[in-house]
Amino acid sequence: MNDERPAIPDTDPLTWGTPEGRHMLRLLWDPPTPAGRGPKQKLTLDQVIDAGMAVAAADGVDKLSMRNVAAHLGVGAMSLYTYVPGRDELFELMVDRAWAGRKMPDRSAPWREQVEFHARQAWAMYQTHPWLIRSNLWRMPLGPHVMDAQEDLYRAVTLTGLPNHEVVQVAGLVESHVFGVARSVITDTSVSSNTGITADDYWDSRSSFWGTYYSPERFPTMTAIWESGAFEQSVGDKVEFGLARLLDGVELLIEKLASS
Amino acid sequence: MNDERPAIPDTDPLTWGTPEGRHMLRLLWDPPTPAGRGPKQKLTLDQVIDAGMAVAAADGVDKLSMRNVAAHLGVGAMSLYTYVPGRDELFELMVDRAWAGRKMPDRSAPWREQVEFHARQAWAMYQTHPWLIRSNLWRMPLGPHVMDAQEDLYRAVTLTGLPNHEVVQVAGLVESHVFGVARSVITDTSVSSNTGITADDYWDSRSSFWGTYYSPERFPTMTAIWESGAFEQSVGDKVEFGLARLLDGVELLIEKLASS
DNA sequence: AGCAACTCAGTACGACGTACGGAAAAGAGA
DNA sequence: TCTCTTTTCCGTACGTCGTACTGAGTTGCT
Repeated sequence: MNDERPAIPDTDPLTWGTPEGRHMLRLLWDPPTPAGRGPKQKLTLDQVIDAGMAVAAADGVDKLSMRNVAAHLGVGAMSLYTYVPGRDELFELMVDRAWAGRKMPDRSAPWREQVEFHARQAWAMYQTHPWLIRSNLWRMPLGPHVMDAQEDLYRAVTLTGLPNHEVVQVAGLVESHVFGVARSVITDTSVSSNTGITADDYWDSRSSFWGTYYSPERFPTMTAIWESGAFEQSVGDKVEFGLARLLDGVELLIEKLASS
Repeated sequence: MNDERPAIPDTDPLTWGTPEGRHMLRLLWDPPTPAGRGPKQKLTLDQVIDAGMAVAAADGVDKLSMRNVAAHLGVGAMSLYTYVPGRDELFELMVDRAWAGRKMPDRSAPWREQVEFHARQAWAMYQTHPWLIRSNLWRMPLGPHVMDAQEDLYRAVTLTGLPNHEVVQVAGLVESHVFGVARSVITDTSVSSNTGITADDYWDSRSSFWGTYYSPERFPTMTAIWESGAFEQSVGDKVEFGLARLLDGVELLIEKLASS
């Protein structure tokens, strides 16, 4: 519990093992251990992470630069490096922090309700932190909050009685579905892209597209769907529909398993 | 058919309407129209796109810079801007080109086979061009090949007889599922991240994680799954399993619709 | 008091996208 | 053929980025 900080066995303290490795894990799992010898820190790790999330929320993830975060905190850019090994690592910490907001389902509920609860929590998370959809592209951080949520999702899916390898599949399917919907929704509505293309510009290009290049003969199905208005639907529906189809399929699998 | 090129009605030729708009659409949908008045071009648009794909394939999408692509072609960096409005636009052209490789299913097959065919084509596409998983983050280009594939997928799903808005959902579900699997697989296996972190380094950090921070008491389900070896499974299985569950759910929906 | 450890931050380097402008090449009209 | 206009190619340069290096100042331990 009260272990001394400086001792990292068998690693050169200069390079801290692989900085992306042990150092990062310590930041994710250990308390930040406020200070050792030198002057008091002006900030805390949490403040840095908060500032990063604030910048990402306000100006978009493309503006998440060390200089911007530092300016938001009123410190020099290089000072951040005493809290965080680098930009990517700061982002990983932000991701784990975002996952911290996910609530866990009631364990006494049937498995399907629990899994649906997880899916809706994931959906809420992507809505609260849209910059997250840029994250899973990089690797998933091995942070405690990410793993807690994942563990509980696996636990819920295990209630189905399916064999382990199918539990993994189903859990991945659920997360992936929510992520997919979030991705399509957010890239449609938000400004999109790092160049300053406003949503208006994008719509202009779309409309000139319909008049100039789109031909109903080439795209008959899309045309029919468009004219029926079926392309516009609430995003909540998108999540729920896919989830329902998916879990229907899982239930079918359970039945098949039970009757064999 | 043989319209003259220079006339872009009611737009200032200096800004070309919104360059991200009309100009981009022309590049995607029109032949590049080799030349007008000045000196012959050293390259073709196709060569530029090919070079971009070569760089992305060889060094990863993070190394896809104008300077790198230009160097790969033996020209100056700024020369590329006579072929392509900018980096993001080059990327969009690359995306549409990747979609061009997708084959269409046999229209006489049952709907489920046709949809499965589309899913497997998408999967093959992500394997051939792993840099694509970085793309859908930005917006989906309104390119002809993207739209052809999408149109045909919609057509196939329409064969289910489901109402239009559910056709849209199902099609999105299929694409999103394949993308999700591709994302998780590729970020696991490939080098990941723009900093030069090798897969070895990543594994080092993982192994030091298991020893230091992971506790089986906190993550009992994951531990059980891990020990059963169920975390390792072929990626092909991942695609097929989710697809089967998903389409089972869709079939159930069709039956419900038919019996009402 | 002296030393060692640590924080903060200025400067600088190499990469990036791309605006600008100039030199050279090619067709069009005289 | 001589010009004029258009277009290509590309060197230079600006602003941004991540971050290595360095050093000055601050704190606690001995």
